[in-house]
Amino acid sequence: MKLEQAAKQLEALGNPTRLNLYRMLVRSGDAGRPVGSLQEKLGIAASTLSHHLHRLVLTGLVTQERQATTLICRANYPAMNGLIGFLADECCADAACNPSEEEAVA
Amino acid sequence: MKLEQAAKQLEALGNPTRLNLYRMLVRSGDAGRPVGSLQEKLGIAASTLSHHLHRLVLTGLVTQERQATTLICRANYPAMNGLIGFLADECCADAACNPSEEEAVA
DNA sequence: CACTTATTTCGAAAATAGTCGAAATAGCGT
DNA sequence: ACGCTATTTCGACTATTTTCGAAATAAGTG
Repeated sequence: MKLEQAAKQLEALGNPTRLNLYRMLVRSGDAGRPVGSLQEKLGIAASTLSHHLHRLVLTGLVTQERQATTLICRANYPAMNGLIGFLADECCADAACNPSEEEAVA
Repeated sequence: MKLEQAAKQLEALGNPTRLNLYRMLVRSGDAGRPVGSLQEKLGIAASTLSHHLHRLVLTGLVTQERQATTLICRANYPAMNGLIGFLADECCADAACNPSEEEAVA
């Protein structure tokens, strides 16, 4: 994953409302959750929610599927796995760091 | 980890400059890197770098230690592990989702 | 103490983000 | 086509972020 894209995804999750939103979607599993349900639960303006959802969709962390008039939202697990992979990989969270690759940073 | 804190850390990493900065620190390992060295490598104003570093320090992702006039910066691995843990845990990136806990979201 | 190097704080400008309500659009069901 | 519910787009406003240069501080060294 490119650093730029990882930054975009991290930024998308780096807002309490969106992180909470994303978590709700994750916990909804494959069934997903309609926008209206999310809005009711979060208690924010529909337009605000739509805006946040759009940002999550843009970064690929969330997908949407129409079912009649309602829009079902789902967490995109592979995207999150990719992001966690980037963090664990590039930022070697698992202790085993390799300083010899330092020059590759520039 | 609290959602609020996770969001703060994600936001801190959700900026290309800071993510790159953090990555450089990670790759510098336990030796860390002086602020000046980071500045030279990144090619941004010292004040700008200081600002970004401050944000990373505030969220606990980076630690600093004075050595005479130079300040050594280091990635705080446990913090990153905690964050990855939150993502993998709360956002169950490893496929095994548990929708039955859905009500805990509210 | 004066001087030098390293880093931060201050002040300010431009850009981006977060929020809302009102109006517009999408997709049925009749 | 009309009406109904669900969602988005628009327009606006405030708050925050990002960035810089100049000045201030920190911590040595002669």
